[in-house]
This record gives sequence, structure tokens and C-alpha cells, in this order.
Amino acid sequence: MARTAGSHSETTGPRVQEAALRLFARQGFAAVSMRQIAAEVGVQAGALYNYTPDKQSLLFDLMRGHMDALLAERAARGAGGDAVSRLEEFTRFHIRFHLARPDAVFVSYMELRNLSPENFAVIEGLRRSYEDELEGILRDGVAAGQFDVADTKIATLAVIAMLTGVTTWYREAGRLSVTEVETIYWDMVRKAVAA
Amino acid sequence: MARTAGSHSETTGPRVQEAALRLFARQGFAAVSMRQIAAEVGVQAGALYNYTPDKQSLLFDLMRGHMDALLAERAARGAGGDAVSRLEEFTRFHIRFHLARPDAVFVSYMELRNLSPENFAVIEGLRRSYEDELEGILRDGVAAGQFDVADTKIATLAVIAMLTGVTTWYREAGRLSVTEVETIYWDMVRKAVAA
DNA sequence: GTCTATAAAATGATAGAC
DNA sequence: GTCTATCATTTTATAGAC
Repeated sequence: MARTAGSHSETTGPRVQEAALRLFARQGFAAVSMRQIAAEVGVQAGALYNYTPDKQSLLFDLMRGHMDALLAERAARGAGGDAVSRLEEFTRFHIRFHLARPDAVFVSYMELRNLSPENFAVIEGLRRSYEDELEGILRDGVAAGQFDVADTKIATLAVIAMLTGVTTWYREAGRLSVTEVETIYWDMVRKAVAA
Repeated sequence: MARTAGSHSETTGPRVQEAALRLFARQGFAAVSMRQIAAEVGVQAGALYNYTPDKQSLLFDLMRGHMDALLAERAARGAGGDAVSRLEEFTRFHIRFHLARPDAVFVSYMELRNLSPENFAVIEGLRRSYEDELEGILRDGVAAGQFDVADTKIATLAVIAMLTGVTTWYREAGRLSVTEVETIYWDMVRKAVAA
């Protein structure tokens, strides 16, 4: 299929997103210029506006894409089993998912304040619904006498903070595999909420 | 003591730091302009350069001040007692200290990548020495058979991530006092590392 | 779809008057 | 110590040629 010279819409769009994600993660949204993103992609700055109406939308689309992927993967998993096994599955999933996309995690946690108020509300809602799943597991476990936590909401946030923290130190070239890291954190989570 | 009209060096300096801290915490270092800081203080932009050689130094001084205060408070406390009581004291201290200065915590954790390489190395060193105290407590507890963790370094980072996460949700007007929050988190930390 | 060129505004930092 | 004025860049975003 012949194509007009200089036309690369099928590849440039994703490349803009990838370049923006990588640069936002390393330098922060506000510190990255559209020219810098364009240079990374290999086009001129003006060409970026074929793929995003503005810089804010670029950030929002990255964050929404990340949250959508997170929730889609959760929805694809059965919620069967007792609270303990569901908590283990959630813990291992959270670590595996987050370690697989460190740039998206970094941007999603650090750039919330650079979202417009409307965009912030959307991302905040998605984040909340992810937390709600974990809180549901903890609540069920407390009701079943398997867990003992003073406050399920605080325990939810404490567990997520602990698990997400893994992204600040884990390196692929390090001494531990992802599965080993999952096991170490699951051991701490299990004990922290145990009855 | 008479003073030249327009001279306020005794009050302006601290006010520049306070304004910069507040604005950096809310909008991020890169998104805040020197003019914005000046407006918050009530002076013109040029006057800021009587108090800082440049914007980078303003950020570094805020972060170093925060880390120095953190380490100074730790040094002022005795390290006596067994590992369990030392861990409880560390946990309660960490929460209390961090909840008392949310802006400085936010800036210190979010703006590391906006530090020059030399400045980053300094802050990183200070942060490391804070973590080392916690790791020492965990190691002592493991040696005494009071704690059981698979990896003291990972447990250190996991505990700190969990505790620091409190700053993302705690509000002074909320239903829990700082002491109640300390107790809830101490309960989770204690169990997470228990033998 | 990409380019060049440019508009319009904002930025960090400095000079010199007071 | 603060002001006004300004420099030299850089910024986001758009217009129009190809």
C-alpha cells in the first residue's frame, strides 16, 4: 500500500506517547518542553499537535491509560476464594503490575497536581475504585475473623503505600526476581493485617 | 534602632523560604516562577536574589533544612531499650515529624529529580543515614529473635514507605488525632516484622 | 502529516538607581 | 534591601506551504 511521503500516523502517535511518558517520568511534566518530546520522537514541535490538542491532554491521556490498564487487569481476574488468598493475589498483582511499568507509575503518582481540576477528578475516581477493591478484601477478612485491622480504610492506604514503594528501589539487574520480591512483601502484608 | 526604609532583611529571608516551600509543594518546583514567589512575599522578583543565588539553591536549602531537622531530632533521642521499643519510638516519631510539616515532606520526596547532581548526592546521603537507623533497629531485633523479616533492607524501605504514606491522606480536621494514627500504624508495623 | 516560521507570553537572572 | 527596567532565552501553540 503506497503512502504519502512524510506520513507516519500509524507509528508516530504511539511514539509521541512513549517519548512523553519517558521524559515526564525522568524530568517531571513541567520541566519537559514540547520541543524536547518532538526531538525524542524525531519530528518538529508543531507536528506533535497532530496527536494531542495540548500538553495537558498528553499528560492526562497517559495517566488515564495507565489507570484503565490497571482496572482492566483487575476486572479480568476472578474474585474467588477467601480473603487471605484474594489478598495474596492482590498483593502479588500490584507488585508485578507496577514493576512492569515504572515510568507510568512514577508519572501517575507524581504529576497529579499538574492535572487540570476536571482531569484530576477523573484520575482520582479511577484510583479510588482500585483502592476500594483492596478495602473490600480487608473488610471481608475482618468479618470472617481472618484479619484484624483497626481501620480498613487506613490499612488499605498503608498497604498500597508499602507495595507501591517497591518501585523506588527495585532494579531489574538487582539480586531479586519479581517473584521473590512479591513473596517478601506478601509476607509482610499477611502478617500486618493478620488476626 | 533606626533602619533604612525598605530594608527588611530580618524578616524577608524566612518569608522567601516559606513562600517557596508552600508553592513548590502545591505546584512543583518547575511549575513555580521566581515572580510567583516574589508576589507571595510581597516584593519584586529581583529582590529575591538578595536571599538566594538562584532557584536551584532555594530548592536545595529547603530540602537540606528538612533533612537536617529530621536527623537532628533523631540524634537528640536516646537509642536505649530493646528493638521492639526502639521500633515503636521510631514509628511514632516518623509519623509525628512528617505530619507536622507536610509541605517539606512533599517537596523532599517529589523534587529529588530537580536537584543538580551534586545537590542530589548530598540529600541522598542524608536520607540514607536516616534509613540506616531503622535498618539497625530491625537487624538488632532479628538478632535477638524478636523480629522475623526476610531482608532487613527491604523491610526498612517498606516500613518507611508505609509510614510516609500517611501524609497523603491525613488531614488535621479529620476524625483521628496524630496519636491515634501513630497507634494504628505502630500496630501494623509491629505485626509486619514480628517473629 | 510534517515542515518552517512566527506570534505572544513567560522565564531566570542581572544592572543600576534610590 | 528593594525597585524598575531589561536582556537573552524559552515556552506553548498556531498558520500556512508542501
